[in-house]
Amino acid sequence: MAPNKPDPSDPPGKIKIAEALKTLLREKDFNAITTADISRISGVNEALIYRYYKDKRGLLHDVLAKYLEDYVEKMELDIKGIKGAANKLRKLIWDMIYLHQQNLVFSKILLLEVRNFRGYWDSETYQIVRQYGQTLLNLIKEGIHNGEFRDDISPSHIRQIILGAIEHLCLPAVIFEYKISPDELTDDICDIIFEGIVKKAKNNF
Amino acid sequence: MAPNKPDPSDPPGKIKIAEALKTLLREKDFNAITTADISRISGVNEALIYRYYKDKRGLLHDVLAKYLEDYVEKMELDIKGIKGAANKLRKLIWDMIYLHQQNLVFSKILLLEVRNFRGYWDSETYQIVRQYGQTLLNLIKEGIHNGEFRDDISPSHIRQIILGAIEHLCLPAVIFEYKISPDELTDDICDIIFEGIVKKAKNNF
DNA sequence: TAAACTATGTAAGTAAAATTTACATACATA
DNA sequence: TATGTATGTAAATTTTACTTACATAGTTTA
Repeated sequence: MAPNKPDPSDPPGKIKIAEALKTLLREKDFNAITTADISRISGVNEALIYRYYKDKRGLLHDVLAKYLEDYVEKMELDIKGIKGAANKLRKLIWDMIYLHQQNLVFSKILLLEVRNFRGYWDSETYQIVRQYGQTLLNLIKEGIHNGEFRDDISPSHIRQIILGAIEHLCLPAVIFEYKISPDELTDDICDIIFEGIVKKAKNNF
Repeated sequence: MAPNKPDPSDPPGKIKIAEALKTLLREKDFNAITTADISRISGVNEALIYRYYKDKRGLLHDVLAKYLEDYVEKMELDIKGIKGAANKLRKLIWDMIYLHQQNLVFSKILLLEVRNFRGYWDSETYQIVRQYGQTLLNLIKEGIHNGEFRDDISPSHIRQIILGAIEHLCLPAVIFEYKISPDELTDDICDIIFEGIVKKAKNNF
């Protein structure tokens, strides 16, 4: 999961550009990164960026999309064989925290760099995020229908609270550059959320 | 709380500039707003922005700071007379959601526009956010010490989860421009979080 | 009262950066 | 062989944040 391999069918220049942006994002804000920087680090001409990507933002969106595609493809399989909506949800929470922990650049782009741009919310990249959100939502609904979760709270609110919890626990780590423990954070989120969501019966996980 | 009055001791040009930015933020991303736009809407010369504010970002930070100062000043008083950490926490959650709901511009700046800029995290404006966070944290610790909340989850993780929940419930409303109900959202957050935090004993709020 | 200072404001310039245009080369294919 | 297409570059263009140098009115001070 970690290194986020480039697509080998892409032309070398295109790959070099995307890799250069990722390298630069480790040190700088997207806004502080110039196309000249990207050109310098990638070793290709500035104009090539615009041949392969719509613009600087389009490049950013494409880089994020690749991370997301890789994960969304994997997630369905990841919860196969796990019994119960709560246990599956826990696994997906762990997965996402792990993804943030392993890929600081992914984390920075998703949490800090795309949301301030209006076009993002109409982009294909955001559609992948929605697809991820939809899977979470279905899982929560499944848990409600089979009686694992209480049915008096809006499923989409539950989802938003879970997503917000994940992000706000990962955010300080991105900003202030310290390592987080996916195990520990998952436990804390699930302790809090589940004992609120899960019906009565103590200790069923 | 809603209209966020400008400081009358500020010179007229300074006020006009800040108000112009707020007006423009209702329609555009911060990055898409030019100093020429601000000059045109405010009716003052472009160079005046730089007399009163360090730069375009400094102006943004100042506008956010004013919203935050107003609220942080008010919050201590707001929970006076409320009994119990859980009830106080609920009030502060409601307050923040209400602030988001009443001030779309505040919401946009805090959730979307400042975090992508590294300097924000060293700014005085962020110090006000930290002060707010500290008050929440103290309240959670108070609840743990007096036995209202369980003591096996890190207080700062509890705080992050609450803050994340608030933000992720308000975020879609900011992006897709629909109204939220502070009452309803507060209920959902507290239902979930408290039944996880609060020790056993059903229905103590 | 005059001089000097300070706060408020403006017009015109500068420099950096994103994006475009026009051109070049290599390779595949008809 | 000729034509098109993928990959790449150098040099212009335009937008925009920010600076500099100047102007005026009011206030303090000598």
